[in-house]
Amino acid sequence: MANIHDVAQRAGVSIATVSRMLSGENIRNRAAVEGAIAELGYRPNASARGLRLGRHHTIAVIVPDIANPYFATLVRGIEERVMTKGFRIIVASSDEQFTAEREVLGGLIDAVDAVAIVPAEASDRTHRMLADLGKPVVLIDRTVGDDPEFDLVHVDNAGGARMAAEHLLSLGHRRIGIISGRQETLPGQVRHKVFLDTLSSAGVQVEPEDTKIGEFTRSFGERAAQEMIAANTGITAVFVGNNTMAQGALLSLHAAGVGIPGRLSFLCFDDFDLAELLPSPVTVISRPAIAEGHAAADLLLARIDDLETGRQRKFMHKVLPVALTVRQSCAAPATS
Amino acid sequence: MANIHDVAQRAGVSIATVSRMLSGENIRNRAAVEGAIAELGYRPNASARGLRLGRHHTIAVIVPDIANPYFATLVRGIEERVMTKGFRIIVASSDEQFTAEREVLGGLIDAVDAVAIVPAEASDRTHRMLADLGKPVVLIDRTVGDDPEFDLVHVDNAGGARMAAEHLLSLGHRRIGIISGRQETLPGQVRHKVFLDTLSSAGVQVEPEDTKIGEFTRSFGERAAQEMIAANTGITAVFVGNNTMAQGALLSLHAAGVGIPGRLSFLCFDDFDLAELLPSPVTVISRPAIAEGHAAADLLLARIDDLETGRQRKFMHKVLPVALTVRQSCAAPATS
DNA sequence: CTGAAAGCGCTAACAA
DNA sequence: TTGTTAGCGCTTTCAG
Repeated sequence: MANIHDVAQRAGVSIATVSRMLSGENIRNRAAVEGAIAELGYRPNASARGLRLGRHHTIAVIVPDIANPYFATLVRGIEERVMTKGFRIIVASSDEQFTAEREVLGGLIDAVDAVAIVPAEASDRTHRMLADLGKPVVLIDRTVGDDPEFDLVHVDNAGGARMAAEHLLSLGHRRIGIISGRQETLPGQVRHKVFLDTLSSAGVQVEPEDTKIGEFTRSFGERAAQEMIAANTGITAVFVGNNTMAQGALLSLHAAGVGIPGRLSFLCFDDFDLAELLPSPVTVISRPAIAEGHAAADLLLARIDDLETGRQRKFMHKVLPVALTVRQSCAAPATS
Repeated sequence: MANIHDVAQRAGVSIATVSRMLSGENIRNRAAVEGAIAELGYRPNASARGLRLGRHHTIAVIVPDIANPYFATLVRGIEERVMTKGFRIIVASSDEQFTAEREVLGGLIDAVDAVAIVPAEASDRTHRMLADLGKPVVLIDRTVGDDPEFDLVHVDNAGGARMAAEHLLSLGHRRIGIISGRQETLPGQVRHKVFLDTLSSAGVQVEPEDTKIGEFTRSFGERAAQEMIAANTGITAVFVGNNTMAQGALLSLHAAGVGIPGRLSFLCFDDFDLAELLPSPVTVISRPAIAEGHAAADLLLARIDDLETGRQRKFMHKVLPVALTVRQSCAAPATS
C-alpha cells in the first residue's frame, strides 16, 4: 500500500502538505496532490491515524447474540447510521455473560471511540466496568442500576406490558399465566411487573404456579410452557416476555395440541418473521429495532462530537414507542 | 490509559523488557512486571501494535444484510471461531451492492488481516477488487468467476436442488414452478440449473411462465408468487430458492387462499424459525450456517498463519452438506 | 502557504 | 537476559 510519503514525493510536496490537504486545509498544488492520491490509490492508514489522534472511527457493539434476529436488526440500525459518518462497527456476542463482556471490551476498548451495549446484567459491576472504560457508552434495551451515567435507549416496556394486560382483560380473561425473562434486566423486570400490576389493578392476581421466570431463550420458553400445560391450572391466556421464549412456548403448545386461541389466548412481546402465517397469527407488542439502532448511534455520535468540542451534556434517555399488533391469537376465554 | 512506559517505570525495567514478557519471552523480573501490569490495568495499545506489526487481529466480514437471520448466524459462526484465537470482527452490510462492498473494504482493509465476504456479484470486477486487496479472502456461499484465487466455503447447492427435484418427482408432480434468486450468484445459478436439469432428466420441463427469477428478497418472493397465482397455469408444486423469497411467497399464497399442500406443494432452500409451526410445516433443504462460519474462519486463520510462516498452499474449496428436512408442505398432486 | 521534525505506543534489531 | 534506539504512518507544532 502506498503511504503518505509516496504521495508527497509524486506530487513534489512534503508529507505535511499532503496531510493538510487531507484534513481540508487549502494548499497551493491541490491538483497535483489529488492526482497523486488517485494514481496511487492512496488511503490513509487507519492504525497510524488512530495512534496519533486517539480516534478510530470505530464503535464497539456488544449484544447477547448476534444470531438473534432482534439483535441483528438492532445492529443493522446502528451500522446504517454510523456508516454515514464514516464509522465502522466491531461486533461481539456476550451470550448474556458479564465475564464475556468484560473480556471482549478489555481487548477492544483502546481500538474504538465508543461502545453500544445490550448489557447482560443490571449489576453494579457492569456499571463500574462501563464507567471505567472512560469512553462514551450507550445502553440499549436494558439499563444498569437506577441512575446509569450513560445514554440509554429502550422501548416503552411499561406501556407495552400494560397494553398486553388490558387487551387480555378486555377480552374477559381472569386466570392468566406469564412467562418472563431475566429479572436482572430492565425489560425482563418491567414487563413482568407492569403486566402483573395492571392485572392487579383490575382485581386479577396471577397465581405463583402460573408464573415462570427464566432466561430469555427459546429453550426456557419451551420448558416453561410444558410445565404450564402439565400443571393444568386452568389459565385461559398467557403472556410471554419476548420473541425467543414465545417461539419456544409456541412449539410446546403446538406439540401438546393446545388450541390457540380456542383453549389458550397467546400474546407476547416482540414481533417475529412469519408471526402472521401461523395457524393462529400471533398478537404481539412490536418494537422498532432499526429505530432503536438509529437512536443509539445518534446518541453515540453526538457524544463523540462533544468530546472534540468539549461540550458537556446530561445523559439522555430515549424511549421509543411500542405498538399492540392485534392478530388472531387472543380471543374471549372459552365459557366452560 | 497506562502505556508500556508506565509499566516499565513501575517495574523498574526498560520498555523492551516489558514488551518481551508480553510476547512470551523469559525475563528476570517477571513477577514485578506482572504486578505492574495488573496494578495499572495495562493493555497494549492495538493501534500501535497494528501500526508496528501490520497485524491487527481483526477480520472484516461483509454480508449482504446482517439483519437477515441466515447471515447473522453465519457471522456468529465466524465470530465464535476467530474469538478463540484472539481476533475480532468488523461487520458491514453491502445490500447486495458491489459499490458498497468496494467502498467499505477500501476504508477497512488496512485495519484488518483478512476478509470474509458473501459477495454481491460473481463479476470480474469483484474478483479483481478482492485480489487487489492483497490480503487473505474467503468467499462464503457464493463464488466469483470460474477459478477464484480465494478460499471458498459453500454448501452443496447442487445436491440440495437435486434432492428437492427428486422429492417432488417422487410424489408425482409433473407441472412444477420455480422461484429463483439472482443468477449472478453461485447458489442462485446452481440451484436453478440443477433443479431444472434433474426434472429434465426425468422428462419434466418447467414452462417459461412458471419460472420466476429475481432478487433474493422477501418482496420478490411475494411478487413472484402473486404472478404465478394470477397466471393460474396449473402447477402442482413450487420450488423456492431461499428462505427470504420463500417467506414472501408463503405470504402471497396465504393471502390468496392457496392450500398447501392441498392445492400446491411447497419446497424451499434454507430452513427458518417456526417453519415447523406453520399450518403446513414447510419441507426444506436446510444448511448449516454456523458450520459455514466456522469453516470460513478456520480457512482464514490458517491463511493468516501461512503469512507468518511463509507457507504456500492451494486455495481450498470447502463444501458442506445440506439435508432434506421433510415436513408436510409436499404431497402428491391432487388428481383433478 | 510550506517544510522539518517531534512523537503517538509499540516491536525488533543491535549492542552490551 | 537486558537496555537503547530506529521506525511503522500519521498529524501538528514550530519556523520560515
